[in-house]
Amino acid sequence: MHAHEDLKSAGLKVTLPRIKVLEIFRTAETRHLSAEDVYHRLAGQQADIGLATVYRVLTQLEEAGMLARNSFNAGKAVYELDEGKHHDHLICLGCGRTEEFIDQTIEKRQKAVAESFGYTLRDHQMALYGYCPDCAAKRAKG
Amino acid sequence: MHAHEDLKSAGLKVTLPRIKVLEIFRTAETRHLSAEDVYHRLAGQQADIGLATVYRVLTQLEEAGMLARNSFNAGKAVYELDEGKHHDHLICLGCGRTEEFIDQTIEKRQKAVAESFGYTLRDHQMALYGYCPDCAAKRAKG
DNA sequence: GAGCCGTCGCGAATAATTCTCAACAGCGAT
DNA sequence: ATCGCTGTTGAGAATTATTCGCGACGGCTC
Repeated sequence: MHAHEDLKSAGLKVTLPRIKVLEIFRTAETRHLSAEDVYHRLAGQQADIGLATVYRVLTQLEEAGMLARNSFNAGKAVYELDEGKHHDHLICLGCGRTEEFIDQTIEKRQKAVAESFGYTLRDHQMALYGYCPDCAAKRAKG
Repeated sequence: MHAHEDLKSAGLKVTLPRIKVLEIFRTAETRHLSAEDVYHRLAGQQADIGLATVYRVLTQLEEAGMLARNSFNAGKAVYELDEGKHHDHLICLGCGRTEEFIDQTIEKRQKAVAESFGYTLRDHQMALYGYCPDCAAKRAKG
């Protein structure tokens, strides 16, 4: 629960930047944050942490399995808390809203497809793009 | 068949860079090429075409539906000829080899998932990562 | 409490891609 | 074939996202 212990049990030194970054993710109203997002939130709370450090911390927390990285929009990575349960994303092309889901049928088929090529599946990334109800309505009238 | 006509029917001016880039894709031994890849191949055949132009042409050919863009490795986009038949990719983490496939079960489920959230699915991207038979064997003894 | 080593902040360095702008080249009308 | 309008090109500067290098600093073990 406390960032302090989580860091320690991950074998990472307990430092201010790491604690702060974790807290940001745990209290943010949005689930997905980019390095820049995190950096600005830190700046907005007197914490004087460099952008390079934010990048470093994000990478470390990802390696420690506490955060998961995603590259949706191509050209900018976002992170989210990794609660252990894998999921995929459905992103609105209009407003950027994202939904998370997991579909066992798809998961099973992915593994089957990989095996049919003789591959050992290790990971995958999938993102669906479309318009959410609101944006679809807006586009309908224009 | 000829780049010339294809460009014309796409409503694009027939220019040397566009013809050359299309030819590169049609004769390349690899299906996926990055902007840099295309640029080097052009340089290797006396064609003196700038990198900025390569980027512009790739974007235009994509908009014209002649090429499809993919961003696998996060941080570098690759293009491939768009023959109209959508497909997904299975990429080897060891050697980078890629296989193409399409699985109707997955396609159907994706649409169903989007609809269950009230979304109108417009597009999606999916890439599976694993080890091909060769690389899996190498890793086994390593 | 001292010191070792990992960590930090900062600015410079990369990498991929886009923009700016003047020179130029298709293409339709002449 | 020629002319000119407009879209296109090349070169380099500019942007964006991210990483490096380095001297200063701060956890943590003893």
